Amino acid sequence: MRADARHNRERILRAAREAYAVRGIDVPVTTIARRAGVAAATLYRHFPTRAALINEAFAEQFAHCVAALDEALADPDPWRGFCSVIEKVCAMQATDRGFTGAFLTQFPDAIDYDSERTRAEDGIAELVRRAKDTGQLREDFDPTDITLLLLANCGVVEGSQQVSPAASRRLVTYLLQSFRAGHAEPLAPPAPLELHQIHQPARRH
Amino acid sequence: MRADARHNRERILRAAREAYAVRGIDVPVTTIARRAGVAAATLYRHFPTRAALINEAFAEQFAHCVAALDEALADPDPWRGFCSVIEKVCAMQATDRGFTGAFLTQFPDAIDYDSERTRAEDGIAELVRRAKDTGQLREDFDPTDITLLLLANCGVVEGSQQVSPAASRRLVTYLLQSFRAGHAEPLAPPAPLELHQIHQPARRH
DNA sequence: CGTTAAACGGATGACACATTCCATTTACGG
DNA sequence: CCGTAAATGGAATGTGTCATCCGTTTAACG
Repeated sequence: MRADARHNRERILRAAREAYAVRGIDVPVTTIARRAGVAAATLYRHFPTRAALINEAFAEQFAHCVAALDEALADPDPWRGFCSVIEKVCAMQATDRGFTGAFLTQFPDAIDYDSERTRAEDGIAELVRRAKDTGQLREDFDPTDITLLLLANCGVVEGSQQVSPAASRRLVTYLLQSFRAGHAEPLAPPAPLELHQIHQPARRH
Repeated sequence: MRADARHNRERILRAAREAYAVRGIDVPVTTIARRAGVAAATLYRHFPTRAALINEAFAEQFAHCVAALDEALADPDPWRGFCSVIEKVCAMQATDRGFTGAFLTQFPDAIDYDSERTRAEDGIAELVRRAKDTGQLREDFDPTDITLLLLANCGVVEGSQQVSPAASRRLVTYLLQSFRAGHAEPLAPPAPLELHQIHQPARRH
């Protein structure tokens, strides 16, 4: 592979990550090409399709999420692990408008996402169980409340633009305090809110 | 005005409200016309522009919000008023995907929204102050946390589709429990999150 | 019944975007 | 240095979606 080609490939990926982070997943490929300082055709030489570009651009971040969960599971204090993974993932959402907010909702069928997802769901279920066992997480907490929180965070991130990180942190703090066991009337049973049924991009007509 | 014209006008408004409620503010006027059983041109005879239709369609709901706030202010128990107005508005968001989620964020300059908004903000500030005075609302609560909650609710509503109302209620319950005074470490000062700086529809290059 | 507002269906035109064609440039092995 | 294949850029191409309007037909109402 020629040196300039490899170089451009990197530039494109960097530009894509930046653009997606700031403006969300909807930025046109044309824009990304321009920001990368190359022509659209060049971008297409490296990534045959829009989706391919997106997949590559987010692969790294996705790995970070998985890692965060693994670390949480490795933490001897399940509550601390629980908080930490939530805080990390939400911070990622807040920092990168494209990630989760758009990726998980608009590309549920991208990549080999499915196998990763069930693994993630199992890990979360395990973490929740342990945190309840130590009495730190309220008994009426439901694993789908994580989805609830992610969606809520998503809304805050989309809406607050400039101050996303701070706003997101504040929301997460409020919610984690509410998740903490001990001080609150119990909740009604939750709505079934599975990750895979989130926001199928509104079908037209 | 001819009888059938008035009749169609009503049909159009009803169709618009339904469509916006279910699918959000983005439904094409063409679709609304079809659902109303009229041709697009007919719709344009009644509402000269897309925005005009939207304004009329949501006027009623907007009034409901204002009313909810007035009721809350009239309640002798400020905390109950506080909860009730939040619950009502969030339920409205959950029931009607178009309202707030799209209206407040995509049409910040529609109608005479500004005067209403400041009045609403003043009312909320007053309510918050009273609820703190009675010691029921935590001291480090900030009026902009209402915005935070609305955005969070917005995210949940957008994401959870079929089960929006239940999911929204659950989120609100969690957050209200967290807002309640007494049991939590204080929060860091909030990010400035004013209603009017929300989600200026992403400007295209 | 005639008049005329109202409604209809099918344009029209604008826009945004993914993707591709082909002439030109450029890296780099010899 | 030079030749060549790889890489690139600029301008198309094609598609889809919409808001909005035109000329004709329908039917309400006096």
